[in-house]
Amino acid sequence: MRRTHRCGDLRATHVGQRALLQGWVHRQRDHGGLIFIDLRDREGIVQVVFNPTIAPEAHATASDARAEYVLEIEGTVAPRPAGTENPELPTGAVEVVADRAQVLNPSLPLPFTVAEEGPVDEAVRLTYRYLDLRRPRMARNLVLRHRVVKFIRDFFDELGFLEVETPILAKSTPEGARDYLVPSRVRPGEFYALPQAPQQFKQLLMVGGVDRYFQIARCFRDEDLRADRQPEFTQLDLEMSFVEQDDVLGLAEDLFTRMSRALTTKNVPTPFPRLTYDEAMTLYGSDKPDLRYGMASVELSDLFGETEFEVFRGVLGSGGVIRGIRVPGGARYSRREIDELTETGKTEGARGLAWAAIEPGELRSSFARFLSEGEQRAMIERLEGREGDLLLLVAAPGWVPSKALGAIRIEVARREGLADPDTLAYARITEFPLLEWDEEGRRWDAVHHPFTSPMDEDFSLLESDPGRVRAQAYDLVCNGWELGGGSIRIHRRELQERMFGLLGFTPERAEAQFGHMLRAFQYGTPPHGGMAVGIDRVVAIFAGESSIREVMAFPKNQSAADLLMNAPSQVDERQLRDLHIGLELD
RNA sequence: GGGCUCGUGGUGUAGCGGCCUAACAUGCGGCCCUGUCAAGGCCGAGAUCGGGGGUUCGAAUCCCCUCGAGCCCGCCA
Repeated sequence: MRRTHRCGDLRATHVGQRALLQGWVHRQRDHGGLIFIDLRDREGIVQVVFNPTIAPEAHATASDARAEYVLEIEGTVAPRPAGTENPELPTGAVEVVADRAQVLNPSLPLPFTVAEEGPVDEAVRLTYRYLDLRRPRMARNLVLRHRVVKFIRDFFDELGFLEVETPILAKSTPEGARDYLVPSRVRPGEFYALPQAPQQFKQLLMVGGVDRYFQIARCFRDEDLRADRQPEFTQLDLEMSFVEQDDVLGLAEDLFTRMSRALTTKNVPTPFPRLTYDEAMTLYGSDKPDLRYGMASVELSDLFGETEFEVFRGVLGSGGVIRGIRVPGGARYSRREIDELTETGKTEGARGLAWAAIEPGELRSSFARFLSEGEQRAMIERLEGREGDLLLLVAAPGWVPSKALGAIRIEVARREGLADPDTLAYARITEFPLLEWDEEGRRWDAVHHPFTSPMDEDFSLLESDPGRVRAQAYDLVCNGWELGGGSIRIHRRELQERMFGLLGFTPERAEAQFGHMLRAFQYGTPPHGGMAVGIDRVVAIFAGESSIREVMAFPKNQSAADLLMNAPSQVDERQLRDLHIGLELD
């Protein structure tokens, strides 16, 4: 190591010391005589001065230097002349007066500026990711990500958890997300699958007596990408023996409270609100509500039992419901803006949107003229409407009013900037349904996964009314993102077989696919449960980023391509032969 | 598979039927300049307006197709 100091570390205390620095040319300012170069390394930036009368050779080298050249310079740390200090820079009290300089490696002109933050097309950033990583945003996010992972490892280590690695070459399970398949030279015609999650392995670790397990685990899913979804991503995976739901949720709350406060300056309301799935869906139309703002929807059906308004009467007559929300200050919305909100509601199945703007002395409304005065008053009172507010109502079957108003709620919050970026609004969502009906496949599907235990009090419904069975499953949400979820698992063979039966597995298929689990449960499997949390999403929320790509060093673009390496790519005929694979492309 | 938005010098934007022989900033090259820190000044190079077809006397601008990017729906046990 030739470096004596890091550029960003130099302070007034170093004045008088000799320094040998290596780093990148952040910026070069050539005054003809004096040349200033801001030399940058990971720790920061320091100004280096080249004086032609002191060191003509070094000055000549500095004169040729361009952005992102890698330089080695040697000189003396000096206080800056009075009046030229730069308070913007941590190193701004000092500068290095260079007497020697050497170009370690020049740089071509850049495809985009490293020294400035400005927006750059993401495809260009990803193609030159190594340059993008030098910019402050990515450099900062990588540091934050490291701290999150470090915090998690320390946290669980202190509690006696063991980090255990599980296989990346695992077994394909046709349920759930599509697998990435891996062929094998030595096993013609057979395939491994990359794990969608270490789910079965961690349960088997509990059977193996590990008791408390965690892992920073890479997971793979061959599904379409989103801002918060990549084909490979990282989970905090954890599992505990002899625990109940509250033990897991309590641990998660403790981890996230402490980690958020240690690594961010954001507000973290505690304790985390706890909503059942049913409550979240009813109030916010979502199982991952953003609780940084209000505007929960309110049940109004009972106010319109006698109404003359045909639309409401029709919906109520066929068993539908009427719900509403209050948009504070929304009375100033134009017809056009309200029409746009109506469109938002339609994406969730609402046929229309009934609206009423509370203006001084009158109700400007799409439907109030069909209501009695009593109905108008009751509606305003129930929604706590005040002058200047806009009341929005949806009448429709089932979840539609909640979901439509939930979508409108998010849209209004976006327009009004209601979501405080400096708050982390965590919540626990519990009592998820165990099963959901798959209309296409004409069968019941596991909402979480087939190893999830039903709630004790719903056992009797398993065969009689499967759709009403609640699971011991839970999610951790934050600011409208699903951060993670988990469940208490089934640990007895009989119940697991019953679950497979409900999911339409023949005993033969259950044996072929999950026989190892069923067998393991016959050898003293402890009760156990756990959860998995998306690390990429946690870091993104902490960093204030809206895409997890911003917190991954080398992410893929929306069409699942790695633009830097150019993956995926075609392979040699020879490789395919070794793997006993023939291609059939259409 | 579908919906929406966007493709203009290296980068970021403007222009949205004729004033475009395409503007601005930054970057790039040259010259000048000894206290700047987004250094400054002067000069210069750099774009067949993603690609193809069409409408029109005339297209960066309007229409169709296509390719690419982003966001969303489906999908994500």
